[in-house]
This record gives sequence, structure tokens and C-alpha cells, in this order.
Amino acid sequence: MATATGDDCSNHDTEMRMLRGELDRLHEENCKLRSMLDQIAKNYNNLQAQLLMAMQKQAHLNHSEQQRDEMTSMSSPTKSAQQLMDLRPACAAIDNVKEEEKTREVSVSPTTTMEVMSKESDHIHTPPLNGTNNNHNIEDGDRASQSWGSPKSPRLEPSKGGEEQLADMPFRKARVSVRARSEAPSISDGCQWRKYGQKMAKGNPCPRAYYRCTMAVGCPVRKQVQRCADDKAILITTYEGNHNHPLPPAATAMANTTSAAAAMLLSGSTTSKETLASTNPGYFPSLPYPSTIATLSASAPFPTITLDLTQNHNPMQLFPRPPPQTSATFPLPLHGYAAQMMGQVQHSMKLPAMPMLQPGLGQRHASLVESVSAAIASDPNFTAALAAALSTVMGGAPPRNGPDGNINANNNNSGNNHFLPAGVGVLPGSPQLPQSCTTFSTN
DNA sequence: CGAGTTTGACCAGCGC
DNA sequence: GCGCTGGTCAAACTCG
Repeated sequence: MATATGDDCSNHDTEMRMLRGELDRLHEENCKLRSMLDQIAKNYNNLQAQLLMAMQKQAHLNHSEQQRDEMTSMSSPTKSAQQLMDLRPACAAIDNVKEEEKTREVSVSPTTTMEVMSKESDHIHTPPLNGTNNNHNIEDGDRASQSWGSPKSPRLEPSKGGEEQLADMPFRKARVSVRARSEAPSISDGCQWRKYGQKMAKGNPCPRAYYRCTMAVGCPVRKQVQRCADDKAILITTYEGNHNHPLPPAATAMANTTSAAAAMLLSGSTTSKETLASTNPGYFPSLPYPSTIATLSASAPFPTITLDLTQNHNPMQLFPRPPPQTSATFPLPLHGYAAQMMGQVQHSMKLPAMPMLQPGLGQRHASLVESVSAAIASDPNFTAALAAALSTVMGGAPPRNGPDGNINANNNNSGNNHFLPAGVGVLPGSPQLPQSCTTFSTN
């Protein structure tokens, strides 16, 4: 009996020792991760400050230029037109473009990818901010391709193998849906699509077409195209999946925006329902037009963000039409979309309106991403979600908020963050964060 | 002939 | 359990 008790004691001792060792190891790991997080926080703060400064500077510049233009517009029509280009979002341009809009057939073809974030803590680092398409295909292991996020998506393509069979968090998948007026049956967005099915959907006389990205073998991105039942001139395109290949430049801008939107959507779906519109009233000036473009819906089984480009105040109308020689493919001025997207959300949160800063065409991509990024970054819900996600990744470690209460992260998605350049982290710990990329082009 | 489309069949989830 | 529905497959077909 006594020996048995002694054996039990020694067993307990060894067990305790092992557990303690394990605890130490975990503690050490936790410290490492914490330091990494601190570093990320620093980077994020720096980048956010830079972004804020740049935006304020730009806003100030635009404002002063606009005032100057008002004083001199009578004598300098040429310059006025030029400024119209520079100040693309200016409301003054609305009327011009509206007329054009009536006769123009806007073929909108977004390409959206939703990225599933890796849950591995190894991926919580600051990835290179090259902002290229290469970021699409870094994480092969956790790509979301579960057939439109539907809970039922048992069959995966053979080429995908097991790498995409992570359906452990079905509710975390997001779609980006785009409504746009288009007579074209199909859309061109810089990506190549192959139709693999068509079905009659309930409640809609128009069939729904299923497309798969064929730009790369095994690319999991899919899209559904369907005409609106109410207005057949409206084409509804829904995207899901993540491109595992570089995207053409034309497909990047919208990609960035909708990626951010989708990220926002997911973060919002996991956080409170606070309204953020007044969070940073000075930070984000109000929009020159109502915010009814984008809606978020977290209705089951997956959250969906809808960009409604069919509204009269379509931001496209705010901008002069691009010159014909460049109209083959161009990214939409998504400042407006992003702003509206942030402005109106059906679901749970509102983001501050975006500044309508529109530098030159060449800078459009960057600035639009910045705008979306800024909105997301300024969103406490987003940061809360980020914190929660981080804590999840850290194995339950409490989220370490920055001095301002925001969790700070800087592109922690290990290479998939092509859409969130500076300062705006993708939910690093969010196991399935959508990375979307949408491009628009005229046909 | 290869690539893309069409279309009916199949499968799985969900609600009743 | 059964029917409905959405999503996918794959053979047949079309087109350049």
C-alpha cells in the first residue's frame, strides 16, 4: 500500500514537473508573441500617424485649391477643368457625369477574393508591404474555398487537395456582392472565368451562373452572376475565394477595397453594434453624398457586403469619365464606394465617412486603399475584433491594447494583406478573414 | 483540336 | 424521411 502511495507521489512529481516545464515553455512563447505584438503595435501607430497626417494635408490642400479655384474659375476655365480632375470627388462633377451615365453602359466586373487568415501564430508578423498581387497566394494552407461559404460544401476540387478543407469556421466567411447596371451578360474584370454551372434560383426568373477563376490552376475564387429579379438591367455579382495567383493591376484596386470591406464586415460581425460615425468626426469629413452604396449583411450563413453601384449618386458620377484610351480597364473611384460602404451598414456598425481625397489617377489605388484602411483602422469595433482575434491566436492571452485603447497591428496577415497597406491590419488572428479584391472595368 | 459553355444529374444541407 | 434548394460535376456541345 505504502509503495503504491509512493509511486503515486513520484508520478505526480514527474507529472508536475512536466506540466511546469510546459507552462514555462508556454510562458516563454507568450512573451515572444507579446513582444511581436508590441512591435506590430508600434508599426501600426507610426503608419496610422503618417496616414492621418497625409490625409489631413491632402484635405487641406484640396480645400485651399478649391477656394482658389472658385475665385479664379471665371478667368481660367482650363485650370478649372484640370482641378476637376484632381478633385475628382468634387460634387461639382456630379451633373456632368450624370448625363453621361444615362447613355453609358457601365459594365462592372469586380473580382473579389476573400482570404482566410491563418490561425498559426507564426503568421503574426509584419509582412513585407510590397502591396503587390503576390500577397494573394502566400498562405496556401488556410485558403477559403468552401464553396461560397456555404455550410454545405463537401466537395472540393481535387487540385485543392486538403489544403483548403478548413471548414471549421463557416460563419466567418464573407462574400462581396456587387450590384451594377450592365447589359453585358458577362463581365470582364481582369481575371479569367470559366462558367461551370447555371441554375435557376428561387424567386428569380433569371438563372444564376457560376464561374470559377481560371487564371491559375486551382484558383479557388468563384463568382455568381445573376440579374436582379426586380430590375433585369442590374447585374448582381457575388465573389468569394482567394486568388492564389497574382492579379493583373487592373484587378487590384477594387480588390483592396473590398478586401478591407470584407475584413470590416467580418470584424463587425464579431463585435458590438456601436455606431462609429461620430467616433472621429474630425478625422473623416462627411461625404458629399448620401451613404447608400454599400450594405453589410451578416445574415446567416455568412456575412455579405453589397456594393450597390446602381444608385443615382453612384460615385462614378462624381468623376469625369476617363479618357477613351484608358477606358479599357480602370478601377472605379472607390473612394466613394468605400466611403459609402463605410457609411451605411445594415448589419452592425458604421464606419466613419471617408475623405474624398482623390489625387491623380496614378495615386488612386493607393489612396483608395488608404481611405478604406483609415476607416477600418479608426473603427473601434475593428480593433476590438482584432484584439479578440489576436487573443485567440495567442492562446487566450489577453489582448494588449495600445495606449489609445486600440489594438495595434500592422498587416499581420502574413502576406495576404495586399489590400491593407499601411496601418491597417487585417485581423491577424481571425482564422478566416476575407480578403477580397474587386476590379471594375468598362467593356 | 483545345478551350469554353451548356445542361441535366448528383449531392448535401435544411426545414417541415 | 422527404422534398426543396443551392452548389458542383461532367458529358455533350459549340466555337474559333
